[in-house]
Amino acid sequence: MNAEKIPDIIIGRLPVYLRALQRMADNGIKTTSSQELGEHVGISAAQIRKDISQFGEFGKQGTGYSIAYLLDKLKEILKVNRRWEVALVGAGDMGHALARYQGFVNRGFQIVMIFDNDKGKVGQKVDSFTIEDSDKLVERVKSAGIKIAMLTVPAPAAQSVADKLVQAGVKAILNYAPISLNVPHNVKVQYIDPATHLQRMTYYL
Amino acid sequence: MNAEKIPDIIIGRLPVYLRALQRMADNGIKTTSSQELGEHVGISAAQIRKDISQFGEFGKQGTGYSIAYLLDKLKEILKVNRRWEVALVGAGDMGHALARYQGFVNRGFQIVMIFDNDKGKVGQKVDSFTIEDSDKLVERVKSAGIKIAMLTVPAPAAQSVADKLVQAGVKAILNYAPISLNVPHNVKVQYIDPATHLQRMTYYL
DNA sequence: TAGATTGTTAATCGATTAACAATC
DNA sequence: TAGATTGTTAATCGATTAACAATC
Repeated sequence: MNAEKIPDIIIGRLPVYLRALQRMADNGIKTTSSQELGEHVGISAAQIRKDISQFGEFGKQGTGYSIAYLLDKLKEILKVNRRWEVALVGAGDMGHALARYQGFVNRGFQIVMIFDNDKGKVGQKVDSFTIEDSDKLVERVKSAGIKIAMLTVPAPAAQSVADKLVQAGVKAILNYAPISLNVPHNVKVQYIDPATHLQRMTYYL
Repeated sequence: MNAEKIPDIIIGRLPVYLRALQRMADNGIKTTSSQELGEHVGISAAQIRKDISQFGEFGKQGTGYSIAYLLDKLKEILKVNRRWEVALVGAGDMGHALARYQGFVNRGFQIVMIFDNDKGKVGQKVDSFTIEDSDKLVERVKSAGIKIAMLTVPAPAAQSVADKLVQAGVKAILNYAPISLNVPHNVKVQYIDPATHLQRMTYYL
């Protein structure tokens, strides 16, 4: 592993490589090349080689990359060769959909708590989870040592919930609320806002 | 409007500006500066001025930007000063959540059709929509002239649905399936994969 | 061995920032 | 007028691509 700082734009591509490689592995493929992987994910072979080589020499001249080995290495680099516990805040439609989503567990994540500030929802079940009161969020998240949260509350509530998550020690927030969050710079935020994503494409129509 | 090609990375920031400006407008604010807007969205003032100036001179020295005017211009540039009809494919949990999502209409989008390939779901209602058979997708989407689709089917089905959407004339796909899609280069794809977004942050934990 | 493909260097290309004249 | 802030230029910084020696 290289000690120099890796650009965030490279880190952002690794999960895409990981996903494609996992798919190949599931299909029984053992080996791939930067060329082939590049065609799958729409990125140049040169860039893929350059990205991967930031972290070590994982390939072999002439034959390419062992998929199983590269998967292991990428999971290790991204720290997803373990199970991260995740708190979900906001038990609306989107929160319910995420709580039931089957795709997290084999990619390194598990939702373990769900919060909502609606007293009418508190105590209700979502799958196997009981919705907890947002008033308990800081205490519960902090004592469980949870570092990752998903935010599916309405926009007007998002900043104050984010503040509580930060206070509870959360360092990574996946934000579904359509608003830019203000957090300390040692806390990462990723934004998922379908309307924003759509608006990014209409320009070209 | 400038005739030169605008970099996609700039286009990608415009919806973020738009969202922040709309929020300011909703709060009754009339005017802002590149400095202030930058603090809201976490982007430097210089970059915001440069981005906006690609499309015209929308500000005033000394006073900044009229929010209402800049909103109008950004909506016009992004072509969201109208209502785009959207087809949704995949009536699972995520599809249901999107079908009920209130945030599309005032940002330029309206879901008008929902498809699923499960004959058991076809004919059922989601809100005011009746789920239609995926077999009818190409015909229905094409004849309605729909250019935008959201994809919430399982990963193994995503590529073949994308192919049908392309065949039906769709030019923009918001893909929730955790897989890279292969489409002609005149078709845009945006990816929303929560696990990928989370994995992009765990590196820093 | 011959063919294929990596890892890396240097060149190119593109994006961001700093600075400031113009001007409201 | 004095202060503030734009739009734009030039400088800097960073990312991507092309090319190829090394080597499996």
